[in-house]
Amino acid sequence: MSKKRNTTLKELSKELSLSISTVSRALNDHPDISLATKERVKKLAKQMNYVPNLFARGFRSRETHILGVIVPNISHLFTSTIIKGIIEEAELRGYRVIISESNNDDAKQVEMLNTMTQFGVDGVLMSLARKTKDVEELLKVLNRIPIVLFDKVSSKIPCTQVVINEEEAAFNAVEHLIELGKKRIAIIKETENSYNSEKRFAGYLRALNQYKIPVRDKLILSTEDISLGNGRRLANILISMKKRPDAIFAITDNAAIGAIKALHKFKIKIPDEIAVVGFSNSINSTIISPALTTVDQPGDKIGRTAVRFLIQEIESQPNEVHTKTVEIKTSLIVRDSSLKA
Amino acid sequence: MSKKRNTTLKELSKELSLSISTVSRALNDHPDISLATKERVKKLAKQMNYVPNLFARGFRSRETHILGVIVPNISHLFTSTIIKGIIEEAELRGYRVIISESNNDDAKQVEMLNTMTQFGVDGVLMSLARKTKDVEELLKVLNRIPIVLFDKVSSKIPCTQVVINEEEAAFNAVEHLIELGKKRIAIIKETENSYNSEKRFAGYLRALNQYKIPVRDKLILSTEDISLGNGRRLANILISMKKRPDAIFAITDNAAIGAIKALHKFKIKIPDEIAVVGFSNSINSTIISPALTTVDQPGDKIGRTAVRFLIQEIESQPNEVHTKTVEIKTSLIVRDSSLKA
DNA sequence: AACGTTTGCGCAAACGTTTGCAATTCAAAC
DNA sequence: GTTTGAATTGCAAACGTTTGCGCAAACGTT
Repeated sequence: MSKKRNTTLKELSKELSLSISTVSRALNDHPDISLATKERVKKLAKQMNYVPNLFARGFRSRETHILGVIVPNISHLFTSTIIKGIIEEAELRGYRVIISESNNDDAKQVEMLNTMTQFGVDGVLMSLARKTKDVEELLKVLNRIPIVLFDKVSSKIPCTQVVINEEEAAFNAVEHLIELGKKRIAIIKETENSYNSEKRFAGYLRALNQYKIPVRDKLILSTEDISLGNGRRLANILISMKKRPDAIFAITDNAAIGAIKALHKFKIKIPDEIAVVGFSNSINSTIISPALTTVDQPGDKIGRTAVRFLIQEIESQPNEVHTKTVEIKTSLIVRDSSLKA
Repeated sequence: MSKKRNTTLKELSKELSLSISTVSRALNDHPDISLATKERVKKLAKQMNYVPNLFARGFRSRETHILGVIVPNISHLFTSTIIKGIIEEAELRGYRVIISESNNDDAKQVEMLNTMTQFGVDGVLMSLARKTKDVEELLKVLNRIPIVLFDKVSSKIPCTQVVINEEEAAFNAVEHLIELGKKRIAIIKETENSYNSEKRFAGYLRALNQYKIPVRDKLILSTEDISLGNGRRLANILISMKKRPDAIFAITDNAAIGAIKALHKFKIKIPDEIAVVGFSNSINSTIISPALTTVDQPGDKIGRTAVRFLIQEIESQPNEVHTKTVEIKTSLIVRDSSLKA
């Protein structure tokens, strides 16, 4: 099925007995063109259903008005919420969005980035693959087009980064548990020193320190893959201790839900015996019972903010360097899993 | 930040003392070019990091190798899973994907479609907005570029459609309830005569008829927006009946979960007093307790299949008409919400 | 009346690629 | 020695748009 050709400037110009350039300028509201001509041109353009060939335009001006997005996995609610924000904000500003997945694969991530630049995107929004070691390659691309990182970021990459206030959010979550009277607060985090996990762990430590609660190594559990299954597994370890914790702060809703499932199995009362707090405010957190206390991350806002900064860079002067880190505020949603009866 | 220019054919040709056309043909493995030249060219191309300017190419050949995707809402798990499949299959075949959301807005949907064609996409994959009345406009576009519908489709639009075997899936779900010994099976469906809802309702009716179970109007409940909240609301109505149903088939996991929450509140035993079956196999269905019996829709496969058909149309002869409807098989996942103790 | 200025428009080049056709070379065939 | 034909390669046009520059006419100023 071949595409029908669209009306072109040439056809319009022939019809109007004007030059192509005049028609082009008329449509672009160039000051050199008289009002009368502009109106004549625009009228016919509408009538003949003229639409500029964006390829020809982008080809010439070297601007595609396309943004590239690379995420580890699009089908995580948080990710797709961010993407929703990205798409909306981009369209609002006249940009389209091309999306790719890295599947947490370092090599693929670089490949995507390359084909995107080859494709001519004006800029790239990216959430890094879990273990991104090959920063070298990323830096190469960075010299060619603007990049903004969001969510999964890295301090090794000098560019604008949009994140949530991970540390503070974690601090607030743990503080909330402390205010509940909990003293033995366990944490379930990631083994990998991912940006997010590190920050949240730092928040956990700061809260304990600030409230003079001893940090117990036994209560600090890590897992490679912070999933529901592993949350359950680690919770089982906690449950089997001679002296159980009285609260669990899981770095992820899924892990928290896994923990709740484990606690259920042992008929441990939530939150009286052990309170649970997660992180993300995924839909699941309201499905599980008891409903999970968690940190709400405004994905939509993250996406929109990232787009705004990216476009700003795209439209700014050539060799400016942008390395701002923007923190989006989160809020703690308190639900039954940490509510005094 | 301006983009650095890429190496062009001209530069290569100058370096090699060859003509641009020879270089172009050498890179494209044209039979006219000698092996020796090809190798020389390719070597330098790699060395100089040459990448073809896709815009110039697309501009000339009128092929962009971009597919457009329009969905009502990207941040539904089922949708993002389909999109995951779409992206993967498309990339496998050398296409990129541009995504837009219609937000279930009829007008916006048409607008998106138009800007996408204006943009020069080679084809469009689309899941229709909830109430798509303005079929006229869609048909216009249909004449210009290939479109494949998926998930939310409409028989009024003559094009290839990829759907799940809605009717059969619903039949199987209800049959399963019947085999469990249930006789008074309620259904929670959509008011809107959406394609999906209608088909599932048809499956429900066929199952009852086939097993000679009377269809009771009172047990057929509809809602405009098939959400968790409305599932709960309608379940409350069912619960308040003098003669309660002994099973609920909700057309959506969310509604089913709402129903389960309602049943919980009244301490009704699931599945002994009332069994519940949903539709989608969303993550939530394993989070809720009891775990929800539901229909698994292979989103990934739907996406991949849709892409395959679309590309086939794109690459086929101009005026062929494609109106095939492809059904993707689903499977019933039986969990505790309909399991005999 | 002569000159500068503004207004409105057209010419033509440029962006990087592909491709039909012409041109060249060279060897084999006559 | 000329012709033929295959094998390589180059020329140039085309795709649709934007834009610097030039040009003519109209206008305003001395």
